[in-house]
Amino acid sequence: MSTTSPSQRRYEKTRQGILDAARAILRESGIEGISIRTLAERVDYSPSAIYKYFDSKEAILAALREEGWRLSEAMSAEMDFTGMSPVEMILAGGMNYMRFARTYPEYFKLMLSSEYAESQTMNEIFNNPDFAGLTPLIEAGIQAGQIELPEGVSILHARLMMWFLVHGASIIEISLMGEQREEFEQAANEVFVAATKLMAPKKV
Amino acid sequence: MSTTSPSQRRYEKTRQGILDAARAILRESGIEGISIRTLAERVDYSPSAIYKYFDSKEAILAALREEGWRLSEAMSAEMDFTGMSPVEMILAGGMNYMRFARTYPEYFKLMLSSEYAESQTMNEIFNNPDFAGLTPLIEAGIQAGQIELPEGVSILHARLMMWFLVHGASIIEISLMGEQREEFEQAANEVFVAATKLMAPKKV
DNA sequence: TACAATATGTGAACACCATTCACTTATAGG
DNA sequence: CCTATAAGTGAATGGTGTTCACATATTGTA
Repeated sequence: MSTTSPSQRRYEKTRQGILDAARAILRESGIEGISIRTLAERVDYSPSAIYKYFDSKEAILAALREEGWRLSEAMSAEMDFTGMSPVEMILAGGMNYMRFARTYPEYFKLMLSSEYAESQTMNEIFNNPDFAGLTPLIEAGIQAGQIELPEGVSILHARLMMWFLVHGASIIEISLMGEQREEFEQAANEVFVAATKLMAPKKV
Repeated sequence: MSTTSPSQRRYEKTRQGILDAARAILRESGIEGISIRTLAERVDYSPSAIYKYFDSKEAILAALREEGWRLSEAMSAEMDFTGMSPVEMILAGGMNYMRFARTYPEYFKLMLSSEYAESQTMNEIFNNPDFAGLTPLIEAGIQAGQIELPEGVSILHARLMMWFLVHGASIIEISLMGEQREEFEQAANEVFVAATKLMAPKKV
């Protein structure tokens, strides 16, 4: 027997229905396409009914944002690191970040673009699973002799550098028009590889 | 004797007045704060009168965007490169980019953020004097023995890397809350320095 | 089973937004 | 002076998020 009443389940179901519609609009017409009225029309409710399920439009966007984070985590979890060296893992992680951005650009904007994302704190960024996981990887890379950081360059610096690189590349790629995207995608990947090459110790 | 009639000069004056008001609102309340109504109220006109001077709100934003580009060019022109080595010049240029973003965050968003900028902008940046100027600087750095790019890393890669770095850092910085900004600013600068250090040849 | 309480849903309204258009008033040139 | 054009306006259109009084449906309980 379930601990929830039928009415509770119905409530949850329509709530999810609204979220489903919002997600569909997000995919079809982007963030700007989501309006309480279009949303209501889609789920056959009146606009005011939406407010029985969500406090505000922002609450709906927040739910989608959460979904986006879960989606990105799922994409990270899907990665198979077996047999990879630390540097290869770093590369795969960065590529994955950029891949998420180009696969779900609207989610990416919602989560991280300055207009739609909530103002993030430094801590949230630092504790981001993707990003925090870089530290042990860099350390392992140094241990394995794959990475050698010059004097004055800390692991934190290297970590931030990766973050800036993939984030900058992703943001730029998203705001590019279709034709140049593929070209750019290729270049962005190469640049990230180049960054790890720069961190490799020189064979003398 | 001027080639413009008094009425033309009046017209231009009120047009500039509208632009002045828009700029003031941009500074005070950001892009979202600019509405035809608030703008009209500020210049003591009716909202419909604005349309005698600008075709649309987008036209006003476009004018501000142009202003932003001129502003950034002016900031670049102010830089004094005398006595600097190629790498120092690259550093100064990158710092300047980030400095513009944090000095005029609203202009920066208007010019480069995916929601407000035209999607064509990124191409223009690529050909932008600031950014295109990186190529000869990197070449000079290599010539001077300050820069050594690993095999498979082209000058274009290095150039893109710089761009991604400063752009990513800037975007992240302007979406951060006030308190942590200074911390972040410091770190962002250090990361950019670190990037150039990675490009330096190892002294064996 | 009947009734009161609550959950669910709606229409109309408010206060915004960009934009258009018929209209008046002021200005300029012939 | 008189007409054509420029300058400016009020009202309206269709959009936005949100609120609120109201109606209806569904509960839990006496």
